[in-house]
Formats: sequence, C-alpha cells, structure tokens
Amino acid sequence: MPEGHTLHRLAAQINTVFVGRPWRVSSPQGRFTAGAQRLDGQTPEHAEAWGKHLFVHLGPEIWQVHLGLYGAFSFRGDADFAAETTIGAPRAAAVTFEPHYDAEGWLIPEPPQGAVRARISARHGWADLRGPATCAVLQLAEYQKVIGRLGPDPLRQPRTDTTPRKDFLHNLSRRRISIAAALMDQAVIAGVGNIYRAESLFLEQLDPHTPSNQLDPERAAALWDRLSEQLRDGVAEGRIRTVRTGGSRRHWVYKHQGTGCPRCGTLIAAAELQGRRLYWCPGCQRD
DNA sequence: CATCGATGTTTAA
DNA sequence: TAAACCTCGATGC
Repeated sequence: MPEGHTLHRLAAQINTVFVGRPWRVSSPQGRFTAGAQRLDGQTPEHAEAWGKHLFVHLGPEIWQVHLGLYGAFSFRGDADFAAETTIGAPRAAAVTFEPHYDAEGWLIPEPPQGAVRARISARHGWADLRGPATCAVLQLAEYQKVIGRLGPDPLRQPRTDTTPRKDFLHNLSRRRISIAAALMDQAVIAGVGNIYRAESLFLEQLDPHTPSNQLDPERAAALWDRLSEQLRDGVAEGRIRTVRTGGSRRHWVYKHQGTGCPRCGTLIAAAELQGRRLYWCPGCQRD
C-alpha cells in the first residue's frame, strides 16, 4: 500500500538490514543496469523517506525509488535477516527456501522471478524491487530539486523554523482547488494518497469539495493532526487501518460507496475527481 | 485465459 | 482530459 507510511517503513527496513555494509546491486530485468553498476559494491549510509519517495544515500550519490501504484520490495533471507516479506503493493507470499552460502559466507539468493528492476543483496539476505515508477541514481543537485518540490511530510521533522503544520496551512491558503485535490498534491502535503485522503476528511467531517483557501484554519490544523496520527498508525501497523474500534472493517468510507454511513446512515458516495476515485459521506461531511 | 482495476505520477493533447 | 508507464491479484467466462 504505497502511501507515505509504506515508504517510511521501507526506509527503516533498509536502515536495519542494509545500511553500513557494502551491498551488491544488480538489475536482472535490465532496465536499471547502469544505475545498478554505480551502486554495486558501495556502502549505503542512510535511507530516508520523504512523502512517497525513498532515498538511499551513498557518498555523493543518492538512490531514488518511487513505488508508484504497483511497486514493491520483496525481502528474503536467512534467520539473521530480520525482514518482512514485502513492502509496497500487494504481493503473493514467498515460498520458504533452504539457505545455501557461497565461499565468502554470503547467502546465495534464489534466481530472480519475473521483472526484477533491482536486486540488492547483503550477507544474510536480499531484496527485489519490482514495478517502481522511479528507480534512479541522483546527484546532490537533482536530489535537492526533487525534495524542493515536496510539501511538508507529517512523518518527518520540520526543515525550517516554521512548523510543518504551518507550512501545510500556508499551502492550503494560497490554493483555490478543493481540499480533496489539495491533499493529493504532494507540494501541499507529502505522503497522502487516496485512502488517507478519504479517511481523514471523513473523520474531520469535512466536505471534500470545500476550496482549500476557504477552510477554517482550526479545522485545517485538525486535519493535519488527523493525518499525522493516521500515518503514524500506518507505519506502526504496516497497513492502513483507520477504523480503530476493532472488528474487520478497515476503512470508514474508502471503497464503501453505496452502503450506509457508520455515523449518519446516509449512503456513502463515490465520484471521479481528477482521475481518482473520491469517497465521502454527503450526509455528515459538510462545513 | 482474458480482462479489469489499484494505494501514483508524468507527459501529451 | 487521456494516455502511458508497469505489475499482479481479483474477477469473469
């Protein structure tokens, strides 16, 4: 589920199992061959997420990955390689395997299956990246250009003396698009996707069509706090679950169109907005 | 076996 | 606004 929480989880995972030791990098699919050669044998120093981007720093160069809609990392390894199976879009569970080691004591990875854009290997395990929207090696200036286009990420520490929440309010105040469109704009707030958009607006009882520059500042601040909480929960749990009252229902309105709103009973609506499905309750999401 | 759809973004028209 | 990118699970016949 590649919204912002996924990328922060991924960065943490890479910091745990890859950072600080030389790794091996290849592109079995062949679409990242030159980049993989640059990264191969280097020592990853630090992985970080900013919104939906993953950056791994190696000296002056930075590996940038954006999972897009389909991308995912699959981690495999022996008992010393503590890693979850996949981080990203849904993938079938991997079959267990018998570990074998080469002469230097490195675990021998299984042959790559299907379209593996990048394979990164450590002593005790490896990870396969499939289907990313972006997989590139950046120089510092290019990296700065990418992050310069991103708004505040609720899962990151502030970059300036103003708080990220103030940046968010400021970004909203100078746009005339709907709040629903604004939440999907990564320059307004980084890391929010279609699920968190629907679920945060529902819990804050905000009409998705309200122009973002007409949103009451206190309610906009509450929306930021709500998104921060939801993203933090997503990182902790590894999946988006905004219904926290127990039971099997995971989302309040996302993909629940045509059923009764749990709060007011009105039928939940769905509509296409800028190419994405928007879900909301017309009964109780009003301003 | 074919088709559809998805948590996203960029580019072209 | 639509198409393209790119992968694979779900759905349907």
